[in-house]
Amino acid sequence: MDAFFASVELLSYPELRGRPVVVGGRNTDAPTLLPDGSRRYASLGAYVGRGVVTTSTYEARALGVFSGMGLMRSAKLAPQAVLLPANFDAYRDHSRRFKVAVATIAPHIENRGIDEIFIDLSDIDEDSLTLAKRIKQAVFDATGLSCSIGITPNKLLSKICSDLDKPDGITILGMDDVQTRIWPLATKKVNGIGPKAYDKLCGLGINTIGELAQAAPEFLVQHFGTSTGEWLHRVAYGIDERPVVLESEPKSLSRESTFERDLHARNDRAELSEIFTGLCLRLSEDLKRKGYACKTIGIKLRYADFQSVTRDLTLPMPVIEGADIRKAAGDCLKRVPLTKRIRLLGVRASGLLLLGEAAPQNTQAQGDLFVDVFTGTVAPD
DNA sequence: TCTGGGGTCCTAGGACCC
DNA sequence: TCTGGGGTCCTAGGACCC
Repeated sequence: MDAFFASVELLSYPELRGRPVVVGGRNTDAPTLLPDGSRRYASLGAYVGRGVVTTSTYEARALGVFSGMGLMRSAKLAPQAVLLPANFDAYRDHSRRFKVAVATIAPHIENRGIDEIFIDLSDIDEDSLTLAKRIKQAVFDATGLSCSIGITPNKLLSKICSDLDKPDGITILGMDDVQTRIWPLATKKVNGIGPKAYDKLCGLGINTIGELAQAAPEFLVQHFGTSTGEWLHRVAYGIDERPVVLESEPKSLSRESTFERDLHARNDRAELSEIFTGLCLRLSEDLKRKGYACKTIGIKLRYADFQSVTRDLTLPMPVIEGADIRKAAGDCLKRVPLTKRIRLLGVRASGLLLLGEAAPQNTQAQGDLFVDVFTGTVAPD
């Protein structure tokens, strides 16, 4: 989807079309309706506090304002931009609607988050351009939103291509086109080559995917290890055998919060404790709503200097209640240095068990009974 | 005035088991 | 009584993605 969150907002505020608009902020004011029927919007230039850009319109991107950028910094670049608060219920609703619309045409869909999907079109015997146009029309009819599509032999290339003609684009490409269309691109266009790997590649004199293709596989293995080195070589040639995965279970659920100001374990103990308990309770609600218990509870701290630490604890029995999560998370917290000021606290549940399948929580009791009854030594098998 | 919140995957060492 | 070779699970950190 193109500039998804911002585009959903523009459905509600069409008069903002063509203007730089940014979604984000921790306590951004929603637009207010004035007596004359017009609206007053928060301005990015007036923003004070922590927070990052969640999504920006293409007009804001033209001013240098991109997702993940600090709002205070983006306010300097585009003070005239309109700032809107995030409205996740609306985004989830439009996400569901665009996915349903695509499924009516091509049901083999892999979810890639709220605004992105892979679609396996192998079984659809239709010209790719016609098919892409049909999917885009269905998405627009269902949501009023535009998307960009890449149709290629695999997920690696489709991900790259969906980005080449944004917004509202269609890019169709075959393996024969890799040399001319993909090789000129920077290596960071590859999904999986992030800032660190990109910098390292540049340091080795490899800037484009074509240059990556020319590098000897042994050279890449030498600098990135066997697994990553061989992967880099393959992706440079557009090779990707991963299937489209239709369904998957979550591996973890988490809640975290960055504070308005950095807090100290001693001086702000009460406030921290309240936030900590709140995170545990919300995590418990998430588990219950989605129908999971968890075996492992973890915490995350980010200090004022942005260094992060994590601790986790695997419990003898699965838990789901807020009080149990709070107890385990508290035990984790005891193992963390608390001298520096803290800017973020998080709680995570992993080792998830679908509640229907989870061994009833008396597993341990059954084990004890077993020992009581069979008091002799149990021989190893 | 830096840097959100929700995730996945990978690596690597150590405990522990057979 | 100087100690191999598998395997799994747990923990911590980090890269990366949307």
